[in-house]
Amino acid sequence: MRAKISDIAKLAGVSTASVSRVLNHQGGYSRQTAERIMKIADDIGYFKDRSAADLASRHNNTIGVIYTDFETNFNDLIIRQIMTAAKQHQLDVILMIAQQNDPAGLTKIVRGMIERRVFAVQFISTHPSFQIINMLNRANIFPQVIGDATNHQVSSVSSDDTQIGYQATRYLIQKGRRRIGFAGPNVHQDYVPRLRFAGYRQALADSGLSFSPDWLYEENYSYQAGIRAAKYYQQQIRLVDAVIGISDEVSWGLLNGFYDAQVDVPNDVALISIDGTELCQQTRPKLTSVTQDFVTMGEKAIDQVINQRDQPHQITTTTVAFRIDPRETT
Amino acid sequence: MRAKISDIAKLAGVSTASVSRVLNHQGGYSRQTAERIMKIADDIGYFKDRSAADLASRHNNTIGVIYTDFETNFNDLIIRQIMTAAKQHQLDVILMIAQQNDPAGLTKIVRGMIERRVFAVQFISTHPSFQIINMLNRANIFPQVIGDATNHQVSSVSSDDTQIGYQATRYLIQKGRRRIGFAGPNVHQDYVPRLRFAGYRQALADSGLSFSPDWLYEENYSYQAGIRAAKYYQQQIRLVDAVIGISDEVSWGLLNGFYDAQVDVPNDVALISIDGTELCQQTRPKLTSVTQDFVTMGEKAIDQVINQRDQPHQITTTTVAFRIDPRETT
DNA sequence: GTGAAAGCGCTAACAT
DNA sequence: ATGTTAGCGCTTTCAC
Repeated sequence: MRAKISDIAKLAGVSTASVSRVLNHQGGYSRQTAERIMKIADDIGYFKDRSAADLASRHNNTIGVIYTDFETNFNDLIIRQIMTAAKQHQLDVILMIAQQNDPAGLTKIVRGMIERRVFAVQFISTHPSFQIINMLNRANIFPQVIGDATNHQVSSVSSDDTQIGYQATRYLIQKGRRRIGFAGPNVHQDYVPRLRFAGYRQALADSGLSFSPDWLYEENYSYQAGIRAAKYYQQQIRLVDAVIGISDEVSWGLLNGFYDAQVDVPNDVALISIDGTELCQQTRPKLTSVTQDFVTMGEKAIDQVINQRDQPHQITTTTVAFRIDPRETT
Repeated sequence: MRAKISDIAKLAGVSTASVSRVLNHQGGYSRQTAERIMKIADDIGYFKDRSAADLASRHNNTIGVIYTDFETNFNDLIIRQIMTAAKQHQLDVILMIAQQNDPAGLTKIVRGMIERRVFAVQFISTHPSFQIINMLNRANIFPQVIGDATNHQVSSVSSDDTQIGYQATRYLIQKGRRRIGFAGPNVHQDYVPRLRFAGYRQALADSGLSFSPDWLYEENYSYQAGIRAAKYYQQQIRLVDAVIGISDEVSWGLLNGFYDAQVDVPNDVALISIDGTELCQQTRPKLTSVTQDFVTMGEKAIDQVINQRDQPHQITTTTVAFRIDPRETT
């Protein structure tokens, strides 16, 4: 059997209450008993049973973080920051990975988090359904979406995606490009692509450029989608003189796809990527990007979680600034 | 207050025991009560409290997985497989991320896992100290290292790293290369690099080639290390005619570093990478690699964990086969 | 098929 | 500064 506080109490000749107090550094005991208890705990290899502790104290300062093992790779940046910030605030984090396109799986993961009585769950590049958000709300757990806006009622931390689309396009136009492609997921189905696409259309319109439907390549966020997009753009000579890749992965695919087809980037076609992770500096030529500030997102996300703690939950939308980093593909 | 089984019991006019039975699908109740209870549970938004359940049943089928947010990127592959296999075996997984070079942090994470009473903890590309392994053993929790051999007494699942070094070198020699560089971390300090380097030396010796110390570039597993390694190899004209990169990231850095210095890969210098993740097909030219089978590693890791469950723990070493994938850099 | 009751290991009043 | 005691929400014998 594993050691428990009653074992320590017996050995130290004190009550379990005292043991609990010193083990939790709650004060109200003498230095001597404290030391004695600590030593015994150490000697017998005692470890608190968190189930028991959580149950008895009926609170729990852990948050749940769920991310999707996605084609994009900025998750790490956000998660790392969340872990760091959480540590500073003495929060425990439990992490889960959801599979893409597996709503049942996501529901199960969320159930697990509810059963573990976390007080908030953060979704990173994951699309929780309305039902899931509802489930969390009913369970009085704060739901939050990070790095990915949605159209339903949840707190979120993300960039202004319409502006991202707008500024990326504007940048290309200023560079003298006129036939600007847009490669990514379906722009009617998914929310973020829709926003970015709307910004793109607006920028085109504001510059008096008319949009041509064959500039749009719709698939998903992946490298392979980029490869195929490049192939697509090549079928028609001079179809586009620039392309916006919806993620670094797509842009990388575009870059390699064009390279394989011996299209000169940026002379024949300019490229701008959305995300701006390290990857952009690791391609040749290096990718110009709209760079999102994922570190700040992680930080703000924890701030939001802390602020609503022990309060009636409110829906808050935090927007984080982005910038454009010119590199070698424009 | 949150709903609990006693609430359901009251509403259904049964005892909490019955509620517990149906909620856990344990059988021994009529179809009717079952349905009634399920419905009520659903209606009032009941969620089990796992702390209470675990405490009462005094067992727990969750395993802990700890990975380090490393320069290398094969973690995802292993973790994904672990999650999949765990799901099949009805195991719960809790994931934690350790920071590099933060032993205190790792200890804390492991403590957390012990407190949560997981029955096994898996370390992926993480170096648990002897103390940590000991702590787990004393707590009767099965420790396991994946994708990374160590010299101390722990169960592990990994490739045969000496053979990896040997075969990579041999392959290059067969391609007619004679002055073969080796770029990675310190080959005396870290265990895996040491093994691979030993294999490399052996292959050289077996072919009657004598090793030159300036063929060795020691830093770490990162892309930047690769960049600097390429710079280093360039300082002396024709120092090497091939390089082994200890990870895909290092190799990518080497490739780009050589590209930036206008060294022709593979004509001037051939390159072989160790790991063989998707990255190798995403560079131009594509990287030849020693490809490790991370999926199988994840699978075997779970097998190991299952096999020792509820048994006296034994130290098992599982070796997973690798292969060489010739691509464009050799 | 169902219920009563005894804990699981801990925390937190409330005493002293 | 320390002890007593009553739970926390569930599972699990053991009755019936």
